Amino acid sequence: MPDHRLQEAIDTLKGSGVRITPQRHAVLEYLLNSMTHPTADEIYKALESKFPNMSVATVYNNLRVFREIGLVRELTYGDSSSRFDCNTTDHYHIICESCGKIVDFHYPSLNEVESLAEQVTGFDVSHHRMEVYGTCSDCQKENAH
Amino acid sequence: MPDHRLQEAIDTLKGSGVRITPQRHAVLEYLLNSMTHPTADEIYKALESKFPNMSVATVYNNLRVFREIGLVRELTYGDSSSRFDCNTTDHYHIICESCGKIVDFHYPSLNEVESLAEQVTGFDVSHHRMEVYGTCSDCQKENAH
DNA sequence: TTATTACATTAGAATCCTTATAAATAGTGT
DNA sequence: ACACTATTTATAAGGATTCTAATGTAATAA
Repeated sequence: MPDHRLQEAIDTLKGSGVRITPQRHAVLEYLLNSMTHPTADEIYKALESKFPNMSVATVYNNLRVFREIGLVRELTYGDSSSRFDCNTTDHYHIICESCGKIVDFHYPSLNEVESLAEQVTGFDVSHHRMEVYGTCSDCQKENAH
Repeated sequence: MPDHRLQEAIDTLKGSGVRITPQRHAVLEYLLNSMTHPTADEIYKALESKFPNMSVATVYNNLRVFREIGLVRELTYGDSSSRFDCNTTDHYHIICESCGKIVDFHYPSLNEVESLAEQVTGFDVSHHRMEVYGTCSDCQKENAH
């Protein structure tokens, strides 16, 4: 569906001297089409049928390349494995403590916080991170039983 | 120093039917006194001299108990291991991307964000988390060379 | 006190996620 | 098509955390 996003991403990669291999293309395409925030292993399993010989290291390698170029963000939540998000527009996440679901939500970026932190601490601020935790409506219903 | 906090925590544990063993007491005390946000391994190493036979599993077990009771919060930053924080006072963290230093800073709690997220997503919000990342003044000087 | 029970600790193995290695493979620009 | 070099692959290695089974210890009841 977002063919233009895929093409843009490929152009960005090429512009940085990154080769477009079939595996790389597939990982990128999967990430762009997925609304969830998949783990490396989920991506690996999803592409297993298409690339039976692909190594899990390839998935990690490509995710690292995408992250370094700025195409994806790596999210480290409480659970064991990292999740990858290719939605680079400014948004935050709310995470269900019961089922682990991650939902996007938008909020004006907290620039004030960054500038205040900079003044108070003397840091040179690069970015910030914020998440909200709670129980999603599905799990609220579950728990009601 | 915060003997009352330690005593309160112990009372909370006892109230939940958790036994106070020497190792458990030591882990709890260390966490309450530490201004940094130690990893399990840091706690393990810090208590090594006092408890030469303590297993690293004991540290993990106790941290899990404390977390389940709500005495500490587990924080996962980008790096490999979790950090543990006695989540009592409201404050945020700013983290140096160069040396890993974690500095506290205060900011009015982002209640608006929580309530907006609640409305938009239908979650029942329990808490949020925010950190600012950047380069501390020491590392800025280093880099200037 | 003694026996019983349930909870804790220990040491080490096991597991999971991620990265490193080295050889083979395959894009890309010319 | 060639040469150059990035990439993939399979596997090993690494680190963090959890599991297991045996042992130890605190609380409780008889």
